[in-house]
Amino acid sequence: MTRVLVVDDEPQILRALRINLRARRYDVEVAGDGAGALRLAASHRPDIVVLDLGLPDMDGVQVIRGLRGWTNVPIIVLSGRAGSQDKVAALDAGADDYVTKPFGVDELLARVRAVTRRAAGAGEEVPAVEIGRHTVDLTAHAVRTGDGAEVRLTPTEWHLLEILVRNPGRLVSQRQLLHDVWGPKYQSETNYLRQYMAQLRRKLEDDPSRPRHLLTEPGMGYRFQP
Amino acid sequence: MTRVLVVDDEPQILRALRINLRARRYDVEVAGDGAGALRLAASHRPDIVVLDLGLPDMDGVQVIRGLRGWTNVPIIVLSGRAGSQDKVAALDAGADDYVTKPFGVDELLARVRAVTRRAAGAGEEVPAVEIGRHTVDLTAHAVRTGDGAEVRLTPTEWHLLEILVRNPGRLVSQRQLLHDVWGPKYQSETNYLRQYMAQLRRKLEDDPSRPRHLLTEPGMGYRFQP
DNA sequence: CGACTTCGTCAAGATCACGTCAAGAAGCGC
DNA sequence: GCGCTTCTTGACGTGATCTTGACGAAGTCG
Repeated sequence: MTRVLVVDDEPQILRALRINLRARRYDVEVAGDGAGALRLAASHRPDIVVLDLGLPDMDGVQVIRGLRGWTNVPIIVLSGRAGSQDKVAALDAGADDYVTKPFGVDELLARVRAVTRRAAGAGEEVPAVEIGRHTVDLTAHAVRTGDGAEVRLTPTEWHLLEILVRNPGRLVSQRQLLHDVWGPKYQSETNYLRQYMAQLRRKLEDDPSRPRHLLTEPGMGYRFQP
Repeated sequence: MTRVLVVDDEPQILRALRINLRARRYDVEVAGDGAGALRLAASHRPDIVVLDLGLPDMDGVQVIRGLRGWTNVPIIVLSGRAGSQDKVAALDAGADDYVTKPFGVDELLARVRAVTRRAAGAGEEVPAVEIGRHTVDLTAHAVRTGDGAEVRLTPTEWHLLEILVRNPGRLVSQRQLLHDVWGPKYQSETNYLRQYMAQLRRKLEDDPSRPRHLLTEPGMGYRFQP
Protein backbone atom coordinates (compact mmCIF):
# COMPACT_ATOMS: atom_id res chain seq x y z
CA MET A 1 0.00 0.00 0.00
CA THR A 2 1.24 3.48 -0.85
CA ARG A 3 2.22 5.50 2.21
CA VAL A 4 1.42 9.22 2.21
CA LEU A 5 2.71 11.72 4.71
CA VAL A 6 0.51 14.82 4.98
CA VAL A 7 2.01 17.90 6.64
CA ASP A 8 -0.26 20.84 7.48
CA ASP A 9 -0.96 23.03 10.47
CA GLU A 10 -4.71 23.25 9.92
CA PRO A 11 -6.50 20.35 11.62
CA GLN A 12 -9.51 20.43 9.30
CA ILE A 13 -7.30 20.03 6.22
CA LEU A 14 -5.44 17.17 7.84
CA ARG A 15 -8.74 15.53 8.66
CA ALA A 16 -10.17 16.00 5.15
CA LEU A 17 -7.10 14.63 3.45
CA ARG A 18 -6.81 11.70 5.77
CA ILE A 19 -10.38 10.66 5.13
CA ASN A 20 -10.15 11.08 1.37
CA LEU A 21 -6.78 9.39 1.00
CA ARG A 22 -7.75 6.46 3.19
CA ALA A 23 -10.90 6.02 1.12
CA ARG A 24 -8.56 5.61 -1.88
CA ARG A 25 -6.63 2.89 -0.08
CA TYR A 26 -3.64 5.02 0.83
CA ASP A 27 -1.83 4.55 4.11
CA VAL A 28 -1.87 8.03 5.68
CA GLU A 29 0.37 9.58 8.31
CA VAL A 30 -0.09 13.20 9.40
CA ALA A 31 2.14 15.83 10.96
CA GLY A 32 1.28 19.32 12.17
CA ASP A 33 4.71 20.93 11.99
CA GLY A 34 8.05 20.65 10.25
CA ALA A 35 9.89 18.88 13.02
CA GLY A 36 7.25 16.20 13.26
CA ALA A 37 7.25 15.84 9.49
CA LEU A 38 10.98 15.20 9.31
CA ARG A 39 10.78 12.75 12.20
CA LEU A 40 7.87 10.81 10.68
CA ALA A 41 9.48 10.77 7.24
CA ALA A 42 12.61 9.23 8.69
CA SER A 43 10.78 6.59 10.68
CA HIS A 44 7.94 5.67 8.32
CA ARG A 45 9.58 6.20 4.91
CA PRO A 46 6.53 7.48 3.05
CA ASP A 47 6.13 7.04 -0.71
CA ILE A 48 4.75 10.57 -1.10
CA VAL A 49 4.88 13.73 0.99
CA VAL A 50 2.13 16.36 0.78
CA LEU A 51 3.57 19.46 2.39
CA ASP A 52 2.00 22.78 3.31
CA LEU A 53 4.50 25.61 3.15
CA GLY A 54 2.96 27.55 6.01
CA LEU A 55 4.09 25.72 9.12
CA PRO A 56 4.25 27.10 12.64
CA ASP A 57 7.78 26.05 13.54
CA MET A 58 9.91 26.31 10.41
CA ASP A 59 9.88 27.40 6.79
CA GLY A 60 8.49 24.82 4.39
CA VAL A 61 11.53 25.12 2.15
CA GLN A 62 13.69 24.07 5.06
CA VAL A 63 11.56 20.95 5.40
CA ILE A 64 12.11 20.16 1.72
CA ARG A 65 15.87 20.58 2.10
CA GLY A 66 15.79 18.40 5.17
CA LEU A 67 14.06 15.66 3.20
CA ARG A 68 16.16 16.03 0.06
CA GLY A 69 19.26 15.59 2.09
CA TRP A 70 18.64 11.87 2.22
CA THR A 71 15.65 10.90 0.09
CA ASN A 72 14.14 11.41 -3.35
CA VAL A 73 10.59 10.84 -2.16
CA PRO A 74 8.13 12.82 -4.31
CA ILE A 75 6.98 16.04 -2.61
CA ILE A 76 3.77 17.86 -3.49
CA VAL A 77 3.62 21.34 -2.06
CA LEU A 78 0.46 23.08 -0.82
CA SER A 79 0.55 26.85 -0.79
CA GLY A 80 -1.98 29.39 0.39
CA ARG A 81 -0.80 32.26 -1.78
CA ALA A 82 -0.88 32.26 -5.57
CA GLY A 83 2.10 33.74 -7.35
CA SER A 84 4.24 33.55 -4.29
CA GLN A 85 7.99 33.33 -4.51
CA ASP A 86 7.83 30.70 -1.82
CA LYS A 87 6.58 28.17 -4.31
CA VAL A 88 9.36 28.86 -6.77
CA ALA A 89 11.86 28.43 -3.99
CA ALA A 90 10.13 25.20 -3.03
CA LEU A 91 10.38 23.80 -6.54
CA ASP A 92 14.00 24.81 -6.80
CA ALA A 93 14.65 23.17 -3.46
CA GLY A 94 13.44 19.89 -4.89
CA ALA A 95 9.65 19.77 -4.72
CA ASP A 96 7.95 17.84 -7.50
CA ASP A 97 4.68 19.71 -7.87
CA TYR A 98 2.52 22.32 -6.21
CA VAL A 99 -1.16 22.91 -5.57
CA THR A 100 -2.67 26.28 -4.68
CA LYS A 101 -5.13 26.57 -1.84
CA PRO A 102 -8.03 26.35 -1.94
CA PHE A 103 -7.74 23.16 -3.89
CA GLY A 104 -10.12 20.45 -4.94
CA VAL A 105 -9.42 17.08 -3.42
CA ASP A 106 -9.77 15.53 -6.86
CA GLU A 107 -6.97 17.71 -8.17
CA LEU A 108 -4.68 16.76 -5.34
CA LEU A 109 -5.45 13.08 -5.80
CA ALA A 110 -4.71 13.37 -9.52
CA ARG A 111 -1.35 14.92 -8.78
CA VAL A 112 -0.61 12.23 -6.23
CA ARG A 113 -1.33 9.58 -8.83
CA ALA A 114 0.77 11.37 -11.45
CA VAL A 115 3.70 11.70 -9.10
CA THR A 116 3.59 8.08 -7.95
CA ARG A 117 3.34 6.87 -11.54
CA ARG A 118 6.44 8.83 -12.42
CA ALA A 119 8.35 7.62 -9.40
CA ALA A 120 7.45 4.02 -10.25
CA GLY A 121 9.13 4.30 -13.64
CA ALA A 122 12.04 6.36 -12.46
CA GLY A 123 14.69 3.82 -13.35
CA GLU A 124 13.51 3.22 -16.91
CA GLU A 125 14.30 5.20 -20.00
CA VAL A 126 11.84 7.26 -21.97
CA PRO A 127 12.81 6.63 -25.57
CA ALA A 128 10.00 8.48 -27.34
CA VAL A 129 7.10 10.71 -26.38
CA GLU A 130 4.22 12.18 -28.35
CA ILE A 131 3.43 15.86 -28.75
CA GLY A 132 0.35 16.35 -30.89
CA ARG A 133 1.10 14.88 -34.30
CA HIS A 134 4.82 14.70 -33.54
CA THR A 135 7.04 12.07 -32.01
CA VAL A 136 10.07 13.13 -30.00
CA ASP A 137 12.79 10.47 -30.00
CA LEU A 138 15.30 11.37 -27.32
CA THR A 139 17.87 8.69 -28.14
CA ALA A 140 17.94 9.46 -31.86
CA HIS A 141 17.71 13.20 -31.14
CA ALA A 142 14.99 13.54 -33.75
CA VAL A 143 11.43 14.78 -34.07
CA ARG A 144 9.25 13.17 -36.70
CA THR A 145 5.71 13.89 -37.72
CA GLY A 146 3.20 11.16 -38.48
CA ASP A 147 4.04 10.85 -42.18
CA GLY A 148 7.78 10.52 -41.55
CA ALA A 149 8.71 14.12 -42.24
CA GLU A 150 11.33 15.56 -39.92
CA VAL A 151 11.06 18.64 -37.79
CA ARG A 152 14.33 20.48 -37.34
CA LEU A 153 15.13 21.94 -33.95
CA THR A 154 18.04 24.21 -33.13
CA PRO A 155 20.45 23.21 -30.34
CA THR A 156 18.86 25.58 -27.85
CA GLU A 157 15.39 24.38 -28.71
CA TRP A 158 16.51 20.78 -28.18
CA HIS A 159 18.13 21.56 -24.89
CA LEU A 160 14.99 23.17 -23.56
CA LEU A 161 12.64 20.52 -24.89
CA GLU A 162 14.79 17.72 -23.53
CA ILE A 163 14.64 19.03 -19.99
CA LEU A 164 10.87 19.33 -20.12
CA VAL A 165 10.34 15.94 -21.75
CA ARG A 166 12.61 14.20 -19.24
CA ASN A 167 10.31 15.51 -16.49
CA PRO A 168 6.91 14.51 -17.90
CA GLY A 169 3.99 16.00 -16.06
CA ARG A 170 6.30 17.80 -13.68
CA LEU A 171 6.56 21.54 -13.32
CA VAL A 172 10.05 22.81 -14.06
CA SER A 173 10.80 26.26 -12.68
CA GLN A 174 12.02 29.11 -14.82
CA ARG A 175 15.18 29.36 -12.78
CA GLN A 176 16.05 25.75 -13.37
CA LEU A 177 15.41 25.94 -17.10
CA LEU A 178 17.47 29.10 -17.48
CA HIS A 179 20.24 27.67 -15.36
CA ASP A 180 20.40 24.41 -17.26
CA VAL A 181 20.19 25.85 -20.76
CA TRP A 182 21.91 29.22 -20.54
CA GLY A 183 23.98 28.93 -17.39
CA PRO A 184 23.93 30.33 -13.88
CA LYS A 185 24.23 33.96 -15.00
CA TYR A 186 20.96 34.02 -16.91
CA GLN A 187 18.51 33.01 -14.19
CA SER A 188 16.40 36.15 -14.59
CA GLU A 189 16.34 36.45 -18.37
CA THR A 190 12.84 35.14 -18.71
CA ASN A 191 12.46 36.60 -22.19
CA TYR A 192 14.69 33.81 -23.46
CA LEU A 193 12.20 31.28 -22.17
CA ARG A 194 9.28 33.11 -23.72
CA GLN A 195 11.13 33.32 -27.01
CA TYR A 196 12.06 29.66 -27.23
CA MET A 197 8.91 28.21 -25.75
CA ALA A 198 7.02 30.10 -28.46
CA GLN A 199 9.29 28.57 -31.11
CA LEU A 200 8.82 25.08 -29.73
CA ARG A 201 5.07 25.51 -29.71
CA ARG A 202 5.12 26.77 -33.27
CA LYS A 203 7.06 23.70 -34.34
CA LEU A 204 5.38 21.04 -32.22
CA GLU A 205 1.91 22.00 -31.08
CA ASP A 206 -1.05 21.49 -33.38
CA ASP A 207 -2.45 24.85 -32.29
CA PRO A 208 0.49 26.93 -31.05
CA SER A 209 -1.76 29.58 -29.55
CA ARG A 210 -3.57 26.93 -27.52
CA PRO A 211 -0.83 24.59 -26.28
CA ARG A 212 -1.88 21.20 -24.98
CA HIS A 213 1.51 19.72 -24.09
CA LEU A 214 3.94 22.59 -23.52
CA LEU A 215 2.10 24.41 -20.79
CA THR A 216 2.85 27.66 -18.98
CA GLU A 217 2.45 27.80 -15.23
CA PRO A 218 2.22 31.55 -14.71
CA GLY A 219 4.87 32.88 -12.41
CA MET A 220 6.32 29.42 -11.87
CA GLY A 221 7.68 27.76 -14.94
CA TYR A 222 6.71 25.32 -17.64
CA ARG A 223 5.34 21.80 -17.75
CA PHE A 224 5.37 19.09 -20.39
CA GLN A 225 2.05 17.26 -20.37
CA PRO A 226 2.28 13.90 -22.21
CA MET B 1 38.19 -8.51 -45.12
CA THR B 2 39.33 -9.37 -41.62
CA ARG B 3 40.20 -6.37 -39.51
CA VAL B 4 43.17 -6.61 -37.16
CA LEU B 5 44.04 -4.09 -34.49
CA VAL B 6 47.72 -4.16 -33.55
CA VAL B 7 48.72 -2.49 -30.29
CA ASP B 8 52.40 -2.00 -29.52
CA ASP B 9 54.61 0.85 -28.41
CA GLU B 10 57.56 -0.08 -30.64
CA PRO B 11 57.20 1.52 -34.09
CA GLN B 12 59.31 -1.08 -35.86
CA ILE B 13 57.12 -3.90 -34.62
CA LEU B 14 54.02 -2.01 -35.67
CA ARG B 15 55.55 -1.48 -39.07
CA ALA B 16 56.61 -5.08 -39.51
CA LEU B 17 53.24 -6.46 -38.50
CA ARG B 18 51.37 -4.01 -40.67
CA ILE B 19 53.36 -4.96 -43.75
CA ASN B 20 53.09 -8.68 -43.14
CA LEU B 21 49.42 -8.65 -42.26
CA ARG B 22 48.50 -6.45 -45.21
CA ALA B 23 50.39 -8.81 -47.49
CA ARG B 24 48.05 -11.56 -46.20
CA ARG B 25 45.02 -9.44 -47.08
CA TYR B 26 44.21 -8.32 -43.58
CA ASP B 27 42.91 -4.85 -42.91
CA VAL B 28 45.26 -3.41 -40.29
CA GLU B 29 44.81 -0.61 -37.77
CA VAL B 30 47.55 0.26 -35.31
CA ALA B 31 47.70 1.93 -31.91
CA GLY B 32 50.69 2.91 -29.83
CA ASP B 33 49.12 2.98 -26.40
CA GLY B 34 46.24 1.56 -24.41
CA ALA B 35 43.96 4.54 -24.67
CA GLY B 36 44.26 4.63 -28.43
CA ALA B 37 43.68 0.90 -28.57
CA LEU B 38 40.42 1.10 -26.64
CA ARG B 39 39.25 4.01 -28.74
CA LEU B 40 40.05 2.31 -32.03
CA ALA B 41 38.47 -0.92 -30.89
CA ALA B 42 35.24 0.85 -30.03
CA SER B 43 34.97 2.77 -33.26
CA HIS B 44 36.52 0.35 -35.72
CA ARG B 45 35.30 -2.98 -34.31
CA PRO B 46 38.25 -5.18 -35.25
CA ASP B 47 37.90 -8.93 -35.75
CA ILE B 48 41.16 -9.61 -33.90
CA VAL B 49 43.29 -7.65 -31.45
CA VAL B 50 47.04 -8.23 -31.19
CA LEU B 51 48.11 -6.63 -27.94
CA ASP B 52 51.53 -6.00 -26.47
CA LEU B 53 51.40 -6.03 -22.67
CA GLY B 54 54.13 -3.40 -22.24
CA LEU B 55 52.39 -0.15 -23.05
CA PRO B 56 53.50 3.34 -22.00
CA ASP B 57 50.23 4.61 -20.55
CA MET B 58 48.53 1.65 -18.88
CA ASP B 59 48.91 -1.97 -17.96
CA GLY B 60 48.07 -4.37 -20.76
CA VAL B 61 45.79 -6.38 -18.50
CA GLN B 62 43.76 -3.23 -17.97
CA VAL B 63 43.36 -2.94 -21.72
CA ILE B 64 42.09 -6.51 -21.88
CA ARG B 65 39.56 -5.78 -19.15
CA GLY B 66 38.49 -2.63 -20.94
CA LEU B 67 37.81 -4.61 -24.08
CA ARG B 68 36.13 -7.54 -22.37
CA GLY B 69 33.69 -5.15 -20.77
CA TRP B 70 31.74 -4.94 -24.02
CA THR B 71 33.17 -7.26 -26.65
CA ASN B 72 34.29 -10.84 -27.16
CA VAL B 73 36.74 -10.01 -29.91
CA PRO B 74 39.67 -12.48 -29.89
CA ILE B 75 42.78 -11.06 -28.22
CA ILE B 76 46.29 -12.34 -28.88
CA VAL B 77 48.78 -11.10 -26.31
CA LEU B 78 52.41 -10.29 -27.05
CA SER B 79 54.79 -10.16 -24.13
CA GLY B 80 58.49 -9.72 -23.65
CA ARG B 81 58.38 -11.67 -20.43
CA ALA B 82 57.98 -15.42 -20.40
CA GLY B 83 56.90 -15.43 -16.78
CA SER B 84 53.96 -17.64 -16.18
CA GLN B 85 52.14 -15.27 -13.85
CA ASP B 86 51.90 -12.58 -16.51
CA LYS B 87 50.51 -15.16 -18.84
CA VAL B 88 47.98 -16.36 -16.31
CA ALA B 89 46.89 -12.82 -15.50
CA ALA B 90 46.38 -11.98 -19.16
CA LEU B 91 44.50 -15.17 -19.93
CA ASP B 92 42.38 -14.81 -16.82
CA ALA B 93 41.49 -11.28 -17.85
CA GLY B 94 40.11 -12.67 -21.09
CA ALA B 95 42.94 -13.04 -23.59
CA ASP B 96 42.66 -15.90 -26.09
CA ASP B 97 46.29 -16.66 -26.84
CA TYR B 98 49.77 -15.70 -25.76
CA VAL B 99 52.97 -15.22 -27.80
CA THR B 100 56.35 -14.55 -26.25
CA LYS B 101 58.77 -12.07 -27.78
CA PRO B 102 60.84 -12.49 -29.81
CA PHE B 103 58.41 -14.30 -32.05
CA GLY B 104 58.42 -15.39 -35.66
CA VAL B 105 55.93 -13.65 -37.89
CA ASP B 106 54.83 -17.02 -39.21
CA GLU B 107 53.99 -18.15 -35.71
CA LEU B 108 51.89 -15.08 -35.05
CA LEU B 109 50.10 -15.45 -38.37
CA ALA B 110 49.33 -19.06 -37.57
CA ARG B 111 47.83 -18.06 -34.24
CA VAL B 112 45.81 -15.33 -35.92
CA ARG B 113 44.40 -17.85 -38.37
CA ALA B 114 43.65 -20.30 -35.57
CA VAL B 115 41.88 -17.70 -33.50
CA THR B 116 39.78 -16.41 -36.41
CA ARG B 117 38.79 -19.96 -37.31
CA ARG B 118 37.69 -20.50 -33.75
CA ALA B 119 35.66 -17.29 -33.65
CA ALA B 120 34.12 -17.81 -37.07
CA GLY B 121 30.78 -18.84 -35.64
CA ALA B 122 29.99 -15.56 -33.92
CA GLY B 123 26.83 -13.50 -34.23
CA GLU B 124 26.54 -11.01 -37.04
CA GLU B 125 25.10 -7.54 -37.56
CA VAL B 126 23.92 -5.31 -40.35
CA PRO B 127 26.43 -6.02 -43.11
CA ALA B 128 25.43 -3.52 -45.79
CA VAL B 129 23.51 -0.25 -46.09
CA GLU B 130 22.52 1.89 -49.03
CA ILE B 131 23.54 5.48 -49.65
CA GLY B 132 22.08 6.81 -52.85
CA ARG B 133 23.39 4.68 -55.71
CA HIS B 134 26.08 3.18 -53.49
CA THR B 135 26.21 0.16 -51.22
CA VAL B 136 28.34 0.29 -48.09
CA ASP B 137 29.45 -3.16 -46.99
CA LEU B 138 30.78 -2.90 -43.46
CA THR B 139 32.09 -6.45 -43.21
CA ALA B 140 33.84 -6.35 -46.58
CA HIS B 141 35.00 -2.80 -45.90
CA ALA B 142 34.04 -1.76 -49.39
CA VAL B 143 31.72 0.65 -51.16
CA ARG B 144 30.31 -0.38 -54.51
CA THR B 145 28.08 1.45 -56.91
CA GLY B 146 25.21 -0.21 -58.74
CA ASP B 147 27.23 -1.41 -61.73
CA GLY B 148 29.91 -3.02 -59.58
CA ALA B 149 32.44 -0.22 -59.71
CA GLU B 150 34.26 0.37 -56.46
CA VAL B 151 34.53 3.66 -54.60
CA ARG B 152 37.81 4.18 -52.80
CA LEU B 153 37.71 5.71 -49.32
CA THR B 154 40.70 6.79 -47.28
CA PRO B 155 41.12 5.30 -43.78
CA THR B 156 39.86 8.44 -42.09
CA GLU B 157 36.86 8.59 -44.39
CA TRP B 158 36.05 4.98 -43.53
CA HIS B 159 36.44 5.58 -39.87
CA LEU B 160 34.02 8.47 -39.92
CA LEU B 161 31.51 6.76 -42.20
CA GLU B 162 31.55 3.60 -40.13
CA ILE B 163 30.64 5.38 -36.92
CA LEU B 164 27.74 7.11 -38.60
CA VAL B 165 26.49 3.98 -40.37
CA ARG B 166 26.64 1.94 -37.17
CA ASN B 167 24.21 4.43 -35.63
CA PRO B 168 21.56 4.64 -38.34
CA GLY B 169 19.05 7.43 -37.84
CA ARG B 170 20.74 8.55 -34.65
CA LEU B 171 22.42 11.86 -34.12
CA VAL B 172 26.14 11.51 -33.40
CA SER B 173 27.60 14.56 -31.72
CA GLN B 174 30.59 16.39 -33.09
CA ARG B 175 32.48 15.69 -29.89
CA GLN B 176 31.96 11.98 -30.14
CA LEU B 177 32.99 11.82 -33.79
CA LEU B 178 36.12 13.84 -33.17
CA HIS B 179 36.94 11.81 -30.08
CA ASP B 180 36.50 8.47 -31.81
CA VAL B 181 38.30 9.32 -35.05
CA TRP B 182 41.01 11.75 -34.02
CA GLY B 183 41.30 11.26 -30.27
CA PRO B 184 40.40 13.11 -27.10
CA LYS B 185 42.57 16.13 -27.87
CA TYR B 186 40.72 17.09 -31.01
CA GLN B 187 37.22 17.54 -29.61
CA SER B 188 36.94 21.13 -30.79
CA GLU B 189 38.54 20.84 -34.22
CA THR B 190 35.28 20.93 -36.10
CA ASN B 191 37.00 21.84 -39.37
CA TYR B 192 38.14 18.24 -39.64
CA LEU B 193 34.54 17.11 -39.59
CA ARG B 194 33.52 19.67 -42.17
CA GLN B 195 36.42 18.63 -44.38
CA TYR B 196 35.76 14.90 -44.28
CA MET B 197 32.00 15.05 -44.33
CA ALA B 198 32.31 17.07 -47.53
CA GLN B 199 34.58 14.41 -49.02
CA LEU B 200 32.21 11.62 -48.06
CA ARG B 201 29.32 13.46 -49.62
CA ARG B 202 31.27 14.05 -52.81
CA LYS B 203 32.00 10.34 -53.04
CA LEU B 204 28.68 8.90 -51.89
CA GLU B 205 25.79 11.30 -52.28
CA ASP B 206 24.05 11.63 -55.62
CA ASP B 207 23.88 15.38 -55.13
CA PRO B 208 26.66 16.33 -52.70
CA SER B 209 25.33 19.84 -52.25
CA ARG B 210 21.97 18.44 -51.22
CA PRO B 211 22.75 15.42 -49.02
CA ARG B 212 19.94 12.97 -48.34
CA HIS B 213 21.76 10.44 -46.15
CA LEU B 214 24.72 12.19 -44.54
CA LEU B 215 22.90 14.98 -42.78
CA THR B 216 24.16 17.91 -40.76
CA GLU B 217 22.42 18.87 -37.54
CA PRO B 218 23.71 22.40 -37.10
CA GLY B 219 25.41 22.99 -33.82
CA MET B 220 25.01 19.39 -32.69
CA GLY B 221 26.49 16.81 -35.01
CA TYR B 222 25.81 14.55 -37.97
CA ARG B 223 23.32 11.82 -38.75
CA PHE B 224 23.23 8.91 -41.20
CA GLN B 225 19.72 8.58 -42.60
CA PRO B 226 19.17 5.15 -44.26
C1' DC C 1 -11.04 50.34 -10.61
C1' DG C 2 -6.13 51.33 -11.49
C1' DA C 3 -1.24 50.01 -10.88
C1' DC C 4 1.58 46.31 -11.59
C1' DT C 5 3.43 42.01 -13.22
C1' DT C 6 3.83 38.40 -16.59
C1' DC C 7 3.24 36.48 -20.92
C1' DG C 8 3.23 36.04 -26.06
C1' DT C 9 4.79 38.20 -30.16
C1' DC C 10 7.47 40.78 -33.42
C1' DA C 11 11.66 42.70 -35.22
C1' DA C 12 16.52 43.92 -35.41
C1' DG C 13 21.52 43.38 -35.25
C1' DA C 14 25.31 40.48 -33.62
C1' DT C 15 27.22 36.19 -33.57
C1' DC C 16 28.11 31.57 -34.78
C1' DA C 17 28.37 27.38 -37.66
C1' DC C 18 28.70 25.40 -41.98
C1' DG C 19 30.47 24.35 -46.63
C1' DT C 20 34.10 25.36 -49.61
C1' DC C 21 38.60 26.34 -51.45
C1' DA C 22 43.45 26.11 -51.10
C1' DA C 23 48.12 24.93 -49.75
C1' DG C 24 51.71 22.93 -46.98
C1' DA C 25 53.15 18.65 -44.26
C1' DA C 26 53.43 13.90 -43.59
C1' DG C 27 53.16 9.14 -44.76
C1' DC C 28 53.39 5.34 -47.90
C1' DG C 29 54.65 2.49 -51.99
C1' DC C 30 57.96 1.90 -55.49
C1' DG D 1 65.07 9.13 -52.90
C1' DC D 2 60.79 10.22 -55.58
C1' DG D 3 55.98 10.61 -56.65
C1' DC D 4 51.61 9.97 -55.05
C1' DT D 5 47.96 9.91 -51.75
C1' DT D 6 46.30 11.41 -47.52
C1' DC D 7 46.15 14.36 -43.60
C1' DT D 8 46.38 18.80 -41.40
C1' DT D 9 45.54 23.63 -41.09
C1' DG D 10 43.91 28.23 -42.21
C1' DA D 11 40.71 31.56 -44.28
C1' DC D 12 36.37 33.35 -46.15
C1' DG D 13 31.41 34.10 -47.68
C1' DT D 14 26.84 32.87 -46.60
C1' DG D 15 23.03 31.61 -44.14
C1' DA D 16 21.06 30.17 -39.85
C1' DT D 17 20.88 30.92 -34.99
C1' DC D 18 21.17 33.53 -30.90
C1' DT D 19 20.64 37.66 -28.38
C1' DT D 20 18.31 41.71 -27.14
C1' DG D 21 14.79 45.27 -26.82
C1' DA D 22 10.10 46.81 -27.16
C1' DC D 23 5.03 46.49 -27.34
C1' DG D 24 0.15 45.13 -26.39
C1' DA D 25 -2.86 41.71 -24.00
C1' DA D 26 -4.18 39.21 -20.08
C1' DG D 27 -4.27 38.41 -15.43
C1' DT D 28 -3.39 39.68 -10.31
C1' DC D 29 -3.50 42.45 -6.25
C1' DG D 30 -4.48 46.19 -3.39
